[in-house]
Amino acid sequence: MAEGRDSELSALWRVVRSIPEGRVASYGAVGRALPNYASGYFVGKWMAGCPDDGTPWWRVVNAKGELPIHKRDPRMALDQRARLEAEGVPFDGDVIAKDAFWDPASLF
DNA sequence: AACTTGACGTGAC
DNA sequence: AGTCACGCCAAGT
Repeated sequence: MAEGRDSELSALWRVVRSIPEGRVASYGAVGRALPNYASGYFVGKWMAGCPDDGTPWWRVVNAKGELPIHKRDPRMALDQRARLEAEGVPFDGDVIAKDAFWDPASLF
């Protein structure tokens, strides 16, 4: 009785929007926080279709603290980093400091 | 109409 | 250190 992929997607956006300002979460962490586990691999793919309705997609990064988006669109990665820095996300060199990571599983 | 492959990662072996 | 499978879905052939 799957409730439908769209419902899962809605849950995904909800989790993303729950990330506090100045914090970030990894694809895998977000996937695990969903009602039904979703591997980070698919979370990334779904993120590609992230709506521009205010969902802070830029707060989702990979477990290394890098911006995997750069593989698709390097320019977008720079924009993402600019947004993160503007929010006060601590960087450690070219990667996000692990202190900035937030585990969305805390929601449940 | 059916099958194959790709895709913004992760963690275990 | 490198390889592999996973909880999907859609476009292409």
